[in-house]
Amino acid sequence: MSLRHALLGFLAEQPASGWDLTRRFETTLGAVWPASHPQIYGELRRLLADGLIEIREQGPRGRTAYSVTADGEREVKRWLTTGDVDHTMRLEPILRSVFFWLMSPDELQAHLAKEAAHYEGVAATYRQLAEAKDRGDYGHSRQTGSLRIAVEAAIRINQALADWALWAAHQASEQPAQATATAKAEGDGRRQSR
Amino acid sequence: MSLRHALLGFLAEQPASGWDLTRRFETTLGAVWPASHPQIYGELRRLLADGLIEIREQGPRGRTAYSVTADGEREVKRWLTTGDVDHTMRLEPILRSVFFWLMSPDELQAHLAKEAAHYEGVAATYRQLAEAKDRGDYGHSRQTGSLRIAVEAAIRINQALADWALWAAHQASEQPAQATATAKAEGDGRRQSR
DNA sequence: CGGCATCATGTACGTTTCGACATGTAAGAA
DNA sequence: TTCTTACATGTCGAAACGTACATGATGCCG
Repeated sequence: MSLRHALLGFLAEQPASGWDLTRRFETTLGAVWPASHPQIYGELRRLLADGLIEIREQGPRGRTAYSVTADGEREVKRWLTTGDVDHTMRLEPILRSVFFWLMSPDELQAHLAKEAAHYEGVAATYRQLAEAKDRGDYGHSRQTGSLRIAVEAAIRINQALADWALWAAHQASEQPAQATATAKAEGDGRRQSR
Repeated sequence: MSLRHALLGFLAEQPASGWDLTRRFETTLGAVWPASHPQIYGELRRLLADGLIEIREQGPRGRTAYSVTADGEREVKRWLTTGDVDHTMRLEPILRSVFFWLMSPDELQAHLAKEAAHYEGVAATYRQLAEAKDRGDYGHSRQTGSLRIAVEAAIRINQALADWALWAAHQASEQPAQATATAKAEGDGRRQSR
């Protein structure tokens, strides 16, 4: 039920239409919780039926902006404070790494280089956003402060994965993928995290 | 279709039953790609029908162990090398952080402390596993090497999130947030001296 | 030998999520 | 005026996923 509460949270900040919310998920939020527009419109209908949001304003092309009701705001807060946190992670790139032994050394190195570049790029993008926020480009409201914290998480996770990909490439190059499991010299698995 | 390929990858390593695979996901793999047993058994049936795996051995209580066929192995490798990497992330704890401004300072600090402890604990668990692997407790096969890389990712991500939670707690304590969303139209308390 | 934990596989149902398809409006450019 | 782009909302169906329910076999401990 995370999407439901995410929508309530956004609407608690300011009124918005399904379109607005879709954009919001596409841009900043897609990084941590993707949502497509059919899902959003569907959930808005349900929230409206449950009385957690209400129609605030009708615009030009059938645009319908919603805002949270008192019940709605109570519900988000309940979720934030009482609700169980879902720590589930589903990261395909890491799942793949379990099967790296099925790839040739060349393929693996190429793959890891691409992965590192990808994560580095994403991290850089969020880093820029963070800098803009820190300069005050988006004001200093509490909402902006929270968003800044979320952006920091995105930076750190993507940077961690970029570093990991580089570490893995190094690791794989040191341990030449030879089929037979003859004991290799022990100097290889140096640890190094924070 | 990640589960499908994950199963193929495991079976490429050694024959296993639905039960074995379920355990494997529960223990090491659940951290990066959860899978419940109904899903696994269903997928195994489909893989068998598609000729990507075959029955290798029938055991005691209806136990059925499978192994990959030549087609199956070709398919995993195709996936690993040609298939697009899915970088989707869906992290509820970070989604929540966008709405931290709806929580009272006390609630937020309590929440972040719990989060930090959680991630620190998970990271510690995987760190132990990594150390055991580095000591050679699981041999030095290529499969183990790949698993070691996956474990490293788990360590780094969880550590990154633990550090992030602590950073966020510090950040939030410096920028004291007022409990309820009462005041709205104002220039907001400016950024603090640090 | 009786009870219990573990092994082992499945069905049924409901929810979440995505991709494809469908439709129409308004604004601005050419 | 026409064309294009952005705005705006929806339906439909399939796939993926999780929870609860259901069943039975085997090994071991006391």
